Amino acid sequence: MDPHDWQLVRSTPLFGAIGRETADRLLDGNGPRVYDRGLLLFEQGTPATCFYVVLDGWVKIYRTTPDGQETVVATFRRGETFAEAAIFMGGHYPVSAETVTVCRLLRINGASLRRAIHNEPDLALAMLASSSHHLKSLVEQIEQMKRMTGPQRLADFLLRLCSSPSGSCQINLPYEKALIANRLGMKPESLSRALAKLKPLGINVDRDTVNVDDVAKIAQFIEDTRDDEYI
Amino acid sequence: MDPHDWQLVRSTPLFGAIGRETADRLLDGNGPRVYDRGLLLFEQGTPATCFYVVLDGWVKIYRTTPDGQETVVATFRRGETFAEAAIFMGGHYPVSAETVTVCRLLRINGASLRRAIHNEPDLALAMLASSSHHLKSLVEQIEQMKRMTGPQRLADFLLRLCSSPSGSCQINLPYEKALIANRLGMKPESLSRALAKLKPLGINVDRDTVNVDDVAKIAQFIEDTRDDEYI
DNA sequence: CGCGGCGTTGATCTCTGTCAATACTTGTGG
DNA sequence: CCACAAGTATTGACAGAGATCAACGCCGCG
Repeated sequence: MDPHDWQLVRSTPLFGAIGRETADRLLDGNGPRVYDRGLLLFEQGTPATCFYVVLDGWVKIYRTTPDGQETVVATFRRGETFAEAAIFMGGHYPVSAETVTVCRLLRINGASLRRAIHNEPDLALAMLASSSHHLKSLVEQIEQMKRMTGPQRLADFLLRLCSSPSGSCQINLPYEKALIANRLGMKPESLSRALAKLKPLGINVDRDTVNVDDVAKIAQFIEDTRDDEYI
Repeated sequence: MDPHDWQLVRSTPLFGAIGRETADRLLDGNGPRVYDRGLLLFEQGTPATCFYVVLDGWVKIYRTTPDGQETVVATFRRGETFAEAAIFMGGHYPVSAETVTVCRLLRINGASLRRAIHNEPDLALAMLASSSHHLKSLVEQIEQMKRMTGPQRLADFLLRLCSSPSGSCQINLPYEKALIANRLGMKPESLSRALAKLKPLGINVDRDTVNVDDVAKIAQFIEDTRDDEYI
């Protein structure tokens, strides 16, 4: 593995605490691989054998209902791991995963992970930290879905893409708007309208480029539109 | 610990795989304790020291915003464990927990859990299974929030309270309707109306008692109201 | 008895989904 | 190079779901 990649891998909660040799044992000789866009990595209900580290690109995690509709549960980007919890759930992926851009991923075998845990209890703690991390972000998403309006969720989504916490910035939407909409629990049409509503706040969109005049203003908007109780 | 309690504890994903002596070591001499209703077990942002097993009663897990509003993320009942993931997240509870009925709970120390994991790798796997289990139910809740209407979510909620998968049955609402509404991501008024909408399906409510004429009919309703694509 | 908490009901409004029409982009093949 | 088709994004009109605000009923409790 490239030293540059290794540095990225080390930044994840899972690999942050373990040594290089353990990591190499986990990888089991499998280096990073490039995946095409729109590729199905694994499917809901199939045996959970591997989990992944994103080195580049974006991956979506989603559930499909019997009638074919899909609900995006999460998207992962450079420096994040996903599906590591599925390995321990009882054999089957509870979600599907698909690349939404061209990706470079590390694939890690679940069996060798289990083996490594037996030898190295610290790895188990790292795993637990990692899956707790995912748990927390799901909890946050639930809170968001329940308490924020569409435009607010969108503002929050954009905020997380901004590099600095204040000032102006230009960001690229990571993937299609339809996917962003699904991710945020709305329809593409609503996303368009939500974007229009954010325009007065100094957020201008052209294709997949977003110009934000003042990042702090977005954060402000998210707070302001809450129905304050003024206790 | 009472043998009856022990049997219940063993039914949880966490304790299912470990032996009695390990469990006793975890409990560290602390037996079940009775908690009053409306008691704050731990608060969002405070150091995460313990996790719990519900022996009787109901506990809610919620997040509060700076302005004091709370969003219920999950409720736990007899035979479930909660907050075990928080132990590994970096020291602080990401949510608050409060009893919503009189409860009997087991409290387990996070430090002794960490210690036990070092001695017994299988315990780590059990922990991972347990937290994966929670992860899955959060994913399911997100899917629910995004794709189901209020009445559907309510029907699903009631369905999970029914003991048998078909026939008629009588259930008791586990806690206040306002809390159920929050849990399902709606306002109390909407819950009332959702209940009214379920009446034609043979669901009658009197105070906190619900009579269901045909459980299968509810399951049917959840499926039917989906916007099928008829592929 | 009156009060307060909880739940229901009604009227109204806002938001979002739906359906349909219309750009705009991209890729393809003549 | 252009025409065309397919995919993607926006916009408008409309309907439905749910929030909000307000009023009222119910019940338990001092």
